[in-house]
Amino acid sequence: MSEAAAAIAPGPGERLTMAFFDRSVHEVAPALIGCELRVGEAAGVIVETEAYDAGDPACHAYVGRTARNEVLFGPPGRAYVYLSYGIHSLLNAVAEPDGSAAAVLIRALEPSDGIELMRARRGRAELGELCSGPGKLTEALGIGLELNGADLTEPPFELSAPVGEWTRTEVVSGTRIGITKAVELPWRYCAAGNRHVSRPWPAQGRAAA
DNA sequence: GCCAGGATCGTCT
DNA sequence: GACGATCCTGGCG
Repeated sequence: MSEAAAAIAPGPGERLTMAFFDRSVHEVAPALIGCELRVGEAAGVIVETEAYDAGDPACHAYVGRTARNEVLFGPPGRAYVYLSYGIHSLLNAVAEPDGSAAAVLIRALEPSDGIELMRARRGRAELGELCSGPGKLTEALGIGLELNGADLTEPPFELSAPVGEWTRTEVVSGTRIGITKAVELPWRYCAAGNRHVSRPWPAQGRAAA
């Protein structure tokens, strides 16, 4: 394949680059499923994401450019981190070219490394309680507001393409969670049958095709 | 096991 | 002055 195509779709275990994010958020969101996100010693495989684009009433960028959502309008591959309900930091990956506001919310990970560190940070022992939610995984990985605007392709982040079984993971889509606007849009993606998603799939029984 | 309610604060009206 | 891309706890069955 061409060099450009290789950058968009890196081989198993290879680091993701800015080119990976420099396309439609609706391509990036499902493509992130199975990728490993690492911050220092803690790491997990992405098993649930949601897409938000500029024409979407539920997207922070929908109201136009403000001090808070500035990062969304910037170059792809950056982290957009913001505070939700005054308590939780939520992590998004900015997608689409510079000037176009879109991002992928990382909703859940399956812990893969640094489990004990995550348990200590979370104050919980159960594996399924470490990263099964957008606010949980940022706490487990130690991601805070200070990382807003940071480059996801550079330290402290390390984002790599799926390996092993994850390269064959089936991605299913459904409606998004926890929002009050545009709830009907089917822009939530997750690894079929995964036990670490933030909430059971609405139609778990017929998710597999 | 399920559900209702509270915590907590930056951002925008 | 109200609200939100959430999480946890306690109460009840």
